[in-house]
Amino acid sequence: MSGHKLDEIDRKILAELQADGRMTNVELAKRVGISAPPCLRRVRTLEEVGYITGYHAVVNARALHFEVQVYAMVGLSSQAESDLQAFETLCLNWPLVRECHMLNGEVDFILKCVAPDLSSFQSFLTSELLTAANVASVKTSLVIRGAKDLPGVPFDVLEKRLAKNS
Amino acid sequence: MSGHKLDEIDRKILAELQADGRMTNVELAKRVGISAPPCLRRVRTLEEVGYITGYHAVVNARALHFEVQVYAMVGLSSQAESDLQAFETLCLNWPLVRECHMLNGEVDFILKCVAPDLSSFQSFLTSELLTAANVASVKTSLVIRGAKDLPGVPFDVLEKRLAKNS
DNA sequence: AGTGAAAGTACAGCTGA
DNA sequence: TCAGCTGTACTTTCACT
Repeated sequence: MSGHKLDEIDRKILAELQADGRMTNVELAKRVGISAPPCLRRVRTLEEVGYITGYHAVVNARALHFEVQVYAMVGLSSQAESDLQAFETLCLNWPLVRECHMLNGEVDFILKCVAPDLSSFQSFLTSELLTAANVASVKTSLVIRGAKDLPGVPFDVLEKRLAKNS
Repeated sequence: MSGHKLDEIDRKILAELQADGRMTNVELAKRVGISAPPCLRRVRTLEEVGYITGYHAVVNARALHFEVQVYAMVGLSSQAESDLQAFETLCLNWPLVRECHMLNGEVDFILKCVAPDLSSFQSFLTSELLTAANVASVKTSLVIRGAKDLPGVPFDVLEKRLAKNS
């Protein structure tokens, strides 16, 4: 993957599939300006080499009665590597935790959680997260509303940078 | 959408497409145990009615030289609704800001940002975010590493709840 | 079930080191 | 000349009625 160089068409493919991951290959080929077979080969290569790591439908959490989204800031007692990994493993096994990122600064981890309602989140918080080994502090913030939620990277920024450096 | 009831097959479809959004319709139909034509009708309906709001390829940000991920906690001076909306509009126009959620508690917004490197994030921070109208405080945390990053909702939790309530 | 379109394959031609 | 990519032609599979 490190040895693989992207050209402008590859970047267009990535941008298009990031915007619409279920686009047909012929539509994609038309948009990026090549014919379908080479376009499909490029997509396969981008997948194999790791530029594309998956495709997901975005499902409406509210409609499925997951009404609550919470960010949890977690501080640990020990920041030894083995203890960090132990906490990450816990997170992987908690289905309500959708994202877990290790941070610098005062807080060690930020978790993005979903739950059907406040009470089921509270029971997760008190009986799972707060009682987990090595957890020193948890600060939670409810999401009131979402204003923006885009996946991945801004390709317009990428293209501008490439234009400058050429 | 409120009037639409999901059955078990619909939920399976959502779970499968959340896991692999580029699956062909025949593969999807096989997995959920029905034939292809009704499966496709169900998918179209789920899209139209708003259970599925989009499909995205997951692109590898690191490989595209977006090396830096940052969470920014933003406090505003005024929480009047018009001022909240003004800030949300700003966020929509900042390409480096990928997510913007309004929170309860001491902090007003959490932003998830990406950038090619630390210096370009710093220049965004100092010349855009910190100087924006109504912004009172910004606390940033660099993502050291990601441990978990799943989209959407945990369907196993959903199914367990439905089993209980029946 | 059946039609029309898309995915995927094989092969030959073009282009640049 | 050779590697790599492209497009045309063709078969198989899928989408859609």
